[in-house]
Amino acid sequence: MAQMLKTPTDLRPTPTIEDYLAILYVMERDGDEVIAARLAESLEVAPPTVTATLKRMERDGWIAVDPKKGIYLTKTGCEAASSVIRRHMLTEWMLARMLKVPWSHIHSQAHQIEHTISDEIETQMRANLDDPQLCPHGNPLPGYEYVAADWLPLTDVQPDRHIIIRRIHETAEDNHELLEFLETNGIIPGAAAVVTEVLPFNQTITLQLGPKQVALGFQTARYIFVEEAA
Amino acid sequence: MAQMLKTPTDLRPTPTIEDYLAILYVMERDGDEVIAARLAESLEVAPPTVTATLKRMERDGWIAVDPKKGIYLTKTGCEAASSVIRRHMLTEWMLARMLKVPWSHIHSQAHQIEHTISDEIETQMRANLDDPQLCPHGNPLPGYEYVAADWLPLTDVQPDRHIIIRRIHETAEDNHELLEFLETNGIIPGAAAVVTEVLPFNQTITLQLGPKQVALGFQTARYIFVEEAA
DNA sequence: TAAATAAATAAGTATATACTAATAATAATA
DNA sequence: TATTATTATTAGTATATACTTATTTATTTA
Repeated sequence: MAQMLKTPTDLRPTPTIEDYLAILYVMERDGDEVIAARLAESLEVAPPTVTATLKRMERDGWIAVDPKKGIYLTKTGCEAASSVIRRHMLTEWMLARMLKVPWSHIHSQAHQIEHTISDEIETQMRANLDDPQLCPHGNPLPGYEYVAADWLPLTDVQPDRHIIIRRIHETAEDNHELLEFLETNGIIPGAAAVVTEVLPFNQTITLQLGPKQVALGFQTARYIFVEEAA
Repeated sequence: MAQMLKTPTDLRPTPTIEDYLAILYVMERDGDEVIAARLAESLEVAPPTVTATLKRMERDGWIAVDPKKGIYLTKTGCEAASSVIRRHMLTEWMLARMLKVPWSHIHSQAHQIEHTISDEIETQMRANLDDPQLCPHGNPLPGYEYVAADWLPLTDVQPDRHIIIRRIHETAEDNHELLEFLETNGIIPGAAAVVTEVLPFNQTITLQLGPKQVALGFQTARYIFVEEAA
């Protein structure tokens, strides 16, 4: 019965539109301005494609355009975005826990599957995966943003601090090589580390993880959120 | 490395073509003649859509047309069909076992998901689901047809015989109401029953399953395959 | 402010997938 | 055989999604 109140699978936006919605949701959540050229890069399509697709999205009520605020999600658009992001993250957990797919692979795999997960399957995933509040990369499910609110980007941490890796931001998840590098070096949520060196002139931050010493570029560090250990 | 020899996900046919391929595979396997009007019914599209799609499939080398044999799968087409059917069946097991989705729902859910399962996920499914030879409805995975070869359609069983339900044919799987009826009455692979009554003039076969008595129409019984108990 | 850079859009094209309405080709049956 | 029913196809249309090339509109920055 509760099922009936949810978005029926057949009223869902197309996979393409769901992809746009998810990116817009994250941009809005992070307070980033929506620039079509950025969308084109993220989605790996040509800029005119983005123009055309955004026009359809406006026509269909997923987004609205304000002279001041620019592009923003409507209520319907926000709900649809939350839905697909939730399905994505639950699928990631399913792949990781039930099918033992390596951490660095689950994001790209889930990106395909997410669009075909019905409300019924979503419900079953949630029930069988302990109703998670964070995805395997530490990003919050929609509605649980507060869980991640206090974590700091690694670029804000001082040398010698003891930290726990908490989150690899969505933006970094599309970089498969980077994910493999992070996984190989144990830089995944839950890992403990010490910031051993910060070299602004070199744009690097070095971490000590157990016996390993790993240098991260600032650009990478910006997308890694941590908690300072007590 | 073995992965490299498999069909890369990005060379796969579209979901639409995969649907056609799967139906054609089953028709060929069962020795049924391929009639476009039947395809249109199965796929719930208009006949001209089928004409156009089959033309594309021929152009792309999935099928070939012989004046005598009619439409048949090429080697490539047969492999692509096997692949999607395998992914479908593995997905069904995943939904049933890992996500505890009811038996009567798994087929339609898997039908969406199957197209987004990569070779890597397929491999993981197989490993984590004990490399099944049959789907949850008892239909054989491509290459395991021999496992189901000796089972009889229920229409061929004499009264008073003790049987074990082994298989609900693919053709019946698209009938959601029927699946729910069968599940409710325990008519699923592995169930034991006795044929209590066969009424050809009434087109019914009656089964005794434990305390329950269930009458099945001939049309249904044709798609239920059983093994006679010793 | 002018020049340079970046971003957005217009115009035209292509493909897969669907539809309807109308017709043609087969096959089945009275 | 003639009629009916089934099946297949042609023709024309629509939509979502992509592309390229060229142009326009902002922004920056020198």
